[in-house]
Amino acid sequence: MASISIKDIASKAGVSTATVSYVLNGTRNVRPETKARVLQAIEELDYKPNDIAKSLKRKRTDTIGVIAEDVTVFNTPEIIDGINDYADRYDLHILLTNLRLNKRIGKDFENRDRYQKYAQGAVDELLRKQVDGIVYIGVHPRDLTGLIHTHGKPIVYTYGYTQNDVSIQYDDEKAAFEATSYLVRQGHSRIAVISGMMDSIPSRLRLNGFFRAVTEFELPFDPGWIKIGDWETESGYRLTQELLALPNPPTAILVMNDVMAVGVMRAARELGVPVPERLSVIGFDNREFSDYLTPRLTTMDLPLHAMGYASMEALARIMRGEPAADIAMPVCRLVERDSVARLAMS
Amino acid sequence: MASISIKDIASKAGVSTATVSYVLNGTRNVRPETKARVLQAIEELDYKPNDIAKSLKRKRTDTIGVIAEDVTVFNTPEIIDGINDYADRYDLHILLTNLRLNKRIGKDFENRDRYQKYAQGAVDELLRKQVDGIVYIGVHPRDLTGLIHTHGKPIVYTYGYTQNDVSIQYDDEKAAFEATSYLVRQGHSRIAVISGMMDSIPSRLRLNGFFRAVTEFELPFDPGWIKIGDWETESGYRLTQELLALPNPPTAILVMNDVMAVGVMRAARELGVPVPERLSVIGFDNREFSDYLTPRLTTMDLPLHAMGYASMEALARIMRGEPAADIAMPVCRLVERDSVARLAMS
DNA sequence: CTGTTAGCGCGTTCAT
DNA sequence: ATGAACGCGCTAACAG
Repeated sequence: MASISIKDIASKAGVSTATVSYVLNGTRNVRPETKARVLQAIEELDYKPNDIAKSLKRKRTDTIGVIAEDVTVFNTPEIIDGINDYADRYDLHILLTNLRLNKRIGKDFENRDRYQKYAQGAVDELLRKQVDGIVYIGVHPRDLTGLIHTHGKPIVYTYGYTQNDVSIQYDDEKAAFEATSYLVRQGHSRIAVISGMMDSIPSRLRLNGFFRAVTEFELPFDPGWIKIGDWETESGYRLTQELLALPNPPTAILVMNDVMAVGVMRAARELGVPVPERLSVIGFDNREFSDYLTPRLTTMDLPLHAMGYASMEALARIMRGEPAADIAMPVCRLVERDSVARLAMS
Repeated sequence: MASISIKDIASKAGVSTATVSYVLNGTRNVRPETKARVLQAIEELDYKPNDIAKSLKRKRTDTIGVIAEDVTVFNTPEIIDGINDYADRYDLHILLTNLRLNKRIGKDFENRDRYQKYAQGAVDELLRKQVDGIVYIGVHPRDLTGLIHTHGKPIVYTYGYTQNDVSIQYDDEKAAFEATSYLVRQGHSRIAVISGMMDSIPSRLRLNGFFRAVTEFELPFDPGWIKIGDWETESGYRLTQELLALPNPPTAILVMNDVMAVGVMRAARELGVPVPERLSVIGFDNREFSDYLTPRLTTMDLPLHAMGYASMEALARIMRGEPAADIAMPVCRLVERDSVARLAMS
């Protein structure tokens, strides 16, 4: 079944293919009555335009290649959703590549070569498909500089940092500052931190935000209140035991992800320290499960949707040759639930 | 910058474009030394083939359109991952459309017209992009028959049911049967059910599986042990209160999703009924949070990855003109954790 | 068997 | 409003 083309429409309507094209795209004026004839022919033959042919000539596909390091990691779907939100508004399409990094290389991100070939291969395929631009979504924030070559095609990275290309991240420093400020407003001053690993950029930025709050609010500070975790539940559990064994234990812990916060709450429960009455806990990420914990976890929500959207905005600007550096950095938002107690100011 | 084409390669290598094409695709024999010249020219000019032009001629894009009703719903990323897994193996690409139904229409699935236009619009766009086939991923299992017209393009639905098209679902009946069998093996006989809403196909199938187990294992049966929930936590909470107030309360509850199981465990805790010692709970879905509950929830894992993969397999068969009906139905798998107690057989 | 010529796929767009 | 070239690669037909 040869599908009907613009030619069929042209002959049926008794006009040239050029005219049909003009009607289709509104590229030029067409006398109303011929236009009507064309429209009717399109209707009767149930004509469906072929975007492939169009793209070939226009040298534009209106398609953005999205490379996700792993769609099954919690941050990715919401970022994709933000990308789609933008794409819908501007009639763009998404060619999705899923690197499946978690399944292929696990957590072995030390070895960059190990996944660089996947990333570069994905880019090459997208380039062959003539995407107009590329968005790269990492699985955890790290330096992605020079990971891939796009041969001049615009690219924006998100959930990762870069030196020379545009990358969209949320404001880690501010988030930690605000989380700490919130604890202060609730009357806390002996505030501990369980951070992620120190080779992580977010860990360092958040620590900066925390220290800025310590300074600004003139909080007491004890180096023993800063603990370095590894993002996993077990480390939250162990470090909380250490913190609660201190002669002068904190009344609140700022935990740099919700997964470790689970360990914090488990340790507190086992030690008979009620949360939030004697220990307040504030997490990071607003993972789905944080709402199902007991007590429900207060945590910083990541602006994932906004990051996806902003990535597309940045990409669009780059494609238009405009600067993209001034796009506002998405900010985190505190989700107040039940794991932080208001302390009587004494 | 005019990108280099097959012509540039041809002239640089001193051959015709046909020869270059033959080298590129291995479509015909080329003398090794000319082949080498071509390859070298490709290398030197850093030539990147244009798949758009290729697709136009071949009338094949090696691209599958995937329509997700909502990528932020828990089932979707894993299904997409399964689709990608298949696509990687067979050099297919994925054009993703995200209907964003949750954000656009909430839970208003009664009103089919409300979202049908989004679905149909997505299909039309994909068709214009000349995808070779379509996979449609629902957000909850319901009858999707006739939702969209694909004008003869192959389509497979998953996470939903259809009458005339191929759809891939997991085996709900079997899953419920096995969950119940597991409880029986652990020594339970007074088993209650908190189902989802009764207009839901999975609810009915699972109830069938449960009843088959009741019959097969000759379990005592009390109609008061069958409760109809609405998939939300609150209903699990309320119905568990009812169940535990019964003169002859169950020792175990089969709950048709993990979200309601949270309510079950909450009610039990408040009533001072320890889980699993006095009440065993088994959930459905293996949501991420189920592993963070206290106690960790035993639940049925959904074969989402396998469903995505099977959808692509089915699609490939249809595209080859083969029957796809005999593709094995993916099965659920019990994730044994800590919410079910082994009862002493008495 | 190896290589070339030329038309084609389906719309777009410029010159007429 | 139209004819025809064009985008880029594929492939049938043909030649050596």
